[in-house]
Amino acid sequence: MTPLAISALALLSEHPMHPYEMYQTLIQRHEDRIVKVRPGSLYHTINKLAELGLVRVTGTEREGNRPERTTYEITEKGQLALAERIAETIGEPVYEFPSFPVAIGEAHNLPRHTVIDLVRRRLKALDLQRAELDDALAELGRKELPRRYWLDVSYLEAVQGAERAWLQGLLADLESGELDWGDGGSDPAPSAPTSNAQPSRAQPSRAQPSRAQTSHQ
Amino acid sequence: MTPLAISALALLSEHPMHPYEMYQTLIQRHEDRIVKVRPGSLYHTINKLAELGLVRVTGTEREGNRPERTTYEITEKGQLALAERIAETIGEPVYEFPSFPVAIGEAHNLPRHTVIDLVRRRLKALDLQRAELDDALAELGRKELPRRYWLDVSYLEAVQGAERAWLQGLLADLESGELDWGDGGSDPAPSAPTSNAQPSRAQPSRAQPSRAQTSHQ
DNA sequence: CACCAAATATTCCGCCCGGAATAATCGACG
DNA sequence: CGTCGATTATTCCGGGCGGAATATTTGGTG
Repeated sequence: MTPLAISALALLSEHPMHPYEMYQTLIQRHEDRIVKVRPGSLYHTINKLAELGLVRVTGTEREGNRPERTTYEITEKGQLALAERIAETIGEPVYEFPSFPVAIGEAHNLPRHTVIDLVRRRLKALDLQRAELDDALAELGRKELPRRYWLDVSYLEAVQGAERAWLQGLLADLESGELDWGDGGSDPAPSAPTSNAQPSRAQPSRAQPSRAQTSHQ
Repeated sequence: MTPLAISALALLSEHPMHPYEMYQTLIQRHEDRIVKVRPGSLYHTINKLAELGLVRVTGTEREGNRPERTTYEITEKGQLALAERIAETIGEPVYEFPSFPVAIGEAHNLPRHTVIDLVRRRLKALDLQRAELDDALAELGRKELPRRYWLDVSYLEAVQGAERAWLQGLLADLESGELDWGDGGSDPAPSAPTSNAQPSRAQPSRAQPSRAQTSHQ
């Protein structure tokens, strides 16, 4: 059950709708910033939910000569599945393999000055995004929409802030030469300065995962 | 070009290999924590890279009567594409629609006590993950592997830390009643206490995305 | 009032990815 | 020295998702 399925179920949990209305609603509420929503995928998703018995057709009407709209409603089973899926997604973290960590893990293939430039670019873009998030939050605050409805935005802002901070640290270390880059930047430069060979990663050897709870900021 | 394609190219940039050796190498280096790597996808990826002319077959040998191994090497074009793709991924942030924000955005569909429980669960799991990350970092430090080779782990730890902090804040506000949940928890409870209807999200109205750079911690 | 762009509402095709199947060989153990 | 399970190495098939196509209607503009 994909994120889009969750959103769709949640919408039907408000009141019965036809797929296109879901689409419009999601766009108009700017939920497309949180869930990836394509018309095609939406119809597929609804179909699958219907097969699973989580939603059911409540009628098909035709207005004028437009393509006929099929309206759906959520079922008992659907309500349960929705709650279940939300709970699962919150309760057990699942790593979803974003691509930035991969790229940053391979950044050593690029020369230092390039990476400095790229990190600067990313920071600039993130600053823009933050401005948009802030605007959204300000607007939400002005509407006095209760906070429980914009937890997602708040979360994104927090995580994004951490990324910016980390990038700033990286940038500083790259510029100061504090961070050894295998060039003549600083420190004991190894024998082969611009080698491509990557040493094999260490194996954490299944060590005891014990001291949780030690807050380190 | 997917993250796996980046990793594959990066491996071939070390030396020519057959797909299965890439697979082994990735596993043994624990890169499967950063990139999603399935045997099937790997072969598909290599094939596509070959079609694109980013890698080329360097030979096929057969040892004993095993299925014959096809060895690949990276091409000139491949080297360029690799650098280009890494740069792109670092330089321009792309939102990849993780599912947790969706779920947290729909958490208001669950009763407060359930959400409290779920957030506690997630925190516990994240603490375990942090322990593993710390172990990995400790091991890497012991091996004296230069920091530029584990930037990815460092990044993950930073972002994960922010998530934990945010969750702790949320948990506190849920427990204290500080956060209005539409139940009788606190504050001016609206007319329909356990309504399902979600108010439409505010529209940031394309506001001027201007003041970047205003550091607010 | 003619016409073109945008909105309405949905279907369809093709690619991509993951899980499972295949198939041979090596090592270990009795 | 037979055989069972793990390792080696790859292929294949099916489902899901995204982009584009389709077909009609509304609204705005000269």
